[in-house]
Amino acid sequence: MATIRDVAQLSGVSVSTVSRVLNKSGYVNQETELKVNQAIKTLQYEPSAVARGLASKRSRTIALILSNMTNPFFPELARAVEEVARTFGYTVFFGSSDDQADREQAYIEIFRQRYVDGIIFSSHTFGMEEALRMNSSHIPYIVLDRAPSEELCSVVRSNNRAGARLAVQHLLDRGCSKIAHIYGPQEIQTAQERLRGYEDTVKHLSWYSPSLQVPGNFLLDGGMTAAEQLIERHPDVDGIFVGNDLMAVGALKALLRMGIKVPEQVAICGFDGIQLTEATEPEITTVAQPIYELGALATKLLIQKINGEAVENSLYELEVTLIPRASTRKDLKQ
Amino acid sequence: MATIRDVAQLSGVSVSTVSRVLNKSGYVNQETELKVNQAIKTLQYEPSAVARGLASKRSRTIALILSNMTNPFFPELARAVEEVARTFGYTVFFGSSDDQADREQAYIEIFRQRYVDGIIFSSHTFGMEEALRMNSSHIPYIVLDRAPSEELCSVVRSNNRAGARLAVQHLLDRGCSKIAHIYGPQEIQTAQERLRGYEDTVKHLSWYSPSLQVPGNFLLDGGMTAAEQLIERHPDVDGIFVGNDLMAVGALKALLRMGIKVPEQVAICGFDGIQLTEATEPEITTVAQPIYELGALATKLLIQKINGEAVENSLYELEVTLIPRASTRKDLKQ
DNA sequence: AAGAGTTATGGTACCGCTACCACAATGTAT
DNA sequence: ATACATTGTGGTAGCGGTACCATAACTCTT
Repeated sequence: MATIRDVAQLSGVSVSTVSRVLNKSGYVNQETELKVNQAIKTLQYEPSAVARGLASKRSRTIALILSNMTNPFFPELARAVEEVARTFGYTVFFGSSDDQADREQAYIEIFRQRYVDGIIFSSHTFGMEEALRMNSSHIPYIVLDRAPSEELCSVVRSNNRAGARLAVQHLLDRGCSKIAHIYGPQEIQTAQERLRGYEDTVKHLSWYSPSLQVPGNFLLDGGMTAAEQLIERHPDVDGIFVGNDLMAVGALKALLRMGIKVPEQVAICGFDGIQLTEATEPEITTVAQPIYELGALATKLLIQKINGEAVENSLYELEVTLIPRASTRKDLKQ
Repeated sequence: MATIRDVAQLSGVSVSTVSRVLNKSGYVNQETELKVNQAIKTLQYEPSAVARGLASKRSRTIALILSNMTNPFFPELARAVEEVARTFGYTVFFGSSDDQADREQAYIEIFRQRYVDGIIFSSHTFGMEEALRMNSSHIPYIVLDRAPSEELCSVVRSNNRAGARLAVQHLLDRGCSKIAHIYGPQEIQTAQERLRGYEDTVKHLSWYSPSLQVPGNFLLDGGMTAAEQLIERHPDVDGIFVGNDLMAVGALKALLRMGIKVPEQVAICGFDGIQLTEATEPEITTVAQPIYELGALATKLLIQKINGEAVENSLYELEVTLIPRASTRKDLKQ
């Protein structure tokens, strides 16, 4: 492996000059630059990112810490982060915390030792204390989806409450006259917001009753159990807004098993916009989060912070879109 | 941030001694060690992984290059790699090539500049040339799932051919009397192997005809199209072995839309063992790859190579298991 | 008692860059 | 003519570790 000194020697200049060419910083004569680039090519010189990191204190890496990779919208998110990072010359470390605070903490430490320039958190464990600790560590970071506090840090997420309203309104428009909601764990803020959005729209309607709200765990089986429970409790329900897509798929599965026709008897609307909703028969109507955009925005904001461009701590809330599909297509089939 | 010199000063020893304590190498008196550890704690000293990397030429990082994160068994794989790497003290970089050779090449370069200790490839683009180039670069690496050449490098994958035989035999056992196969892109070796496994079992059977083999793209829509094509061509087919789970889900969807009952009229068996097969109604029988084990084994082998423990280049083929589910449950419903 | 091995510690030259300062040769406004 | 930017280049001290060598005290052979 050739070093910067080899390049300097071969091109007959000093290491300073080579460094300037490498970083396009300071003054360099065009001819000199040419000579240097020539030498770089003949020596197949590749600058050592490690040495650079040590000397400059910035590694041009960012880290992505997520709760769990089985989270089905992680791939899209990771893709966005990776792509944006790459175009800005950053490489991505990743770690999963499996929602264990100590694991998350351990990763933060590891990443600090590696001089990562910034961190994106997408993990339920990230709360106030973590935010405070991160703030004192001086490593720029962005929190995705989960929001500890808008004042302490920058948060990127989608407008869950408005999305929930969208979903419920859609079900109403499709003629549903008794709409239930399967909600996610209330420790998770997004689940809370979605529940509120549901309440916003239905609480003043004549048929509304709190017993139309059934808890679920944001997983497939939770959706199934909740749907069964719900049908037992309210056999006349004709629309369900499910708190996330995974549970929506579960609910659909449970309904089909019970011999209930979707959408003819019960319409279903999910939330997230993951691919899975297209895999079922019927396909499931969902409120799609702009997952890629969330990841891309988070990464861009992070890089801005890294570059010292003042990015005030605030909430960046992206809009969601309803994707109507067969699971709510009452108008087609009678 | 405290440095090793600060620790040395506070504990009244030389940096060499601190380094020895840090790395548990060489002789250190117990009392000295205690003093040093004390100083480390009071200073909240964290060794710089970057400086270590520069001085020692090993970064304790490995990289995972994959074709595409939307590949549904990537999460499980990544989880395995991350977990095993973590327990051995390694941190994971990741990059996706989207099956573009130049992107893959670019990543290899980036990772070399970052002194990664080893690379795991799980990308279709990785062929003979890449293997040769990697061999001359002296960076240890493992190829997952795709196999350029068993002699040139270490390959970890599952026994696709045997798995295919398992699937077809299962369909036969369930009473299917005309079994088709939807196969994946033949550039991909695993798709080839699975097709061969199918042929192994059926080619000598009376009903067999090459037109029972229908091409697909390994994606959901490809499975749908292929299933439609197949039913048109052979309306009397009563079993389909689909080359991967994604296409199996697509095939199921298409059959249900055509009003064909699964498994009553047509049984379906997929391949891969991804979660998605549990999301459908009916759930899909599949040949499960030991995805976690594949990732874990690859990582362990890689770390062995990094440590210089002679690992001969060879093929590590893991066994697959059939998971019988409702989509082939002929015996239950008539 | 000399030589060799074990235990314990210190000194320091790197690793391959960047960042800062010094210096010189120009142009150019006063 | 003087002062002062602008352009171009070189020298070198770090960055924070590791790895090798030197040194010394002590124990054990022979």
